[in-house]
Amino acid sequence: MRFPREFYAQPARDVAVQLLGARLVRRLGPRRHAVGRVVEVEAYVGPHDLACHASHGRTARTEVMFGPPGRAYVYFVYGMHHCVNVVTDPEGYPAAVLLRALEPLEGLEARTSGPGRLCRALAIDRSLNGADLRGDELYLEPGDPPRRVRATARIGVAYAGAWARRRLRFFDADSPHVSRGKS
DNA sequence: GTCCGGATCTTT
DNA sequence: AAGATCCGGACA
Repeated sequence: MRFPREFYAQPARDVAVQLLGARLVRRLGPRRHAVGRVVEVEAYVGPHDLACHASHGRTARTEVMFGPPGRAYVYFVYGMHHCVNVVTDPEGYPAAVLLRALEPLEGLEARTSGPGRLCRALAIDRSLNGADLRGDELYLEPGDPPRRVRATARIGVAYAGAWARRRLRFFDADSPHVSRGKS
């Protein structure tokens, strides 16, 4: 049972917290799929959030974030890694939730802690940018929510001034699969 | 067009 | 502590 469109239309922070425990399903072939439980996320809450890519305005890269909620925003960083986000908030308002770590559930051999590794393990690249997260290739459905949620500052956004200190990273406090991020 | 640095990960 | 390695955004 996939999350409905309205779920994603909520503010990024709320979607982030509620996504903890959700099942991320990736279809890799006719008979192959991989499933992981979301254990770590970060919210990028809007154009005024200096850590959010959309704070630089509407560009080819950030276009998807301005579109309807519930789609994948996939980008490429450091010349080697992909990161997946879930687009949130009403259409026209750019915000998203970065998926940072999964607990492997089905069909996953490689490690899935850290946004780059997560994408590699699930074969997520920019061909999935803009994909509907209620489609067949990649989707999210409700799962087991964590017993305890912890919030910290987001990883790798030191340049974002006061926004760097906001506690918009959320993770399952009891999961061993959370990335050990340096702030 | 050129330059800079990044929502990372692996190796030293 | 640094290297890999590409691309978006800023400025000219």
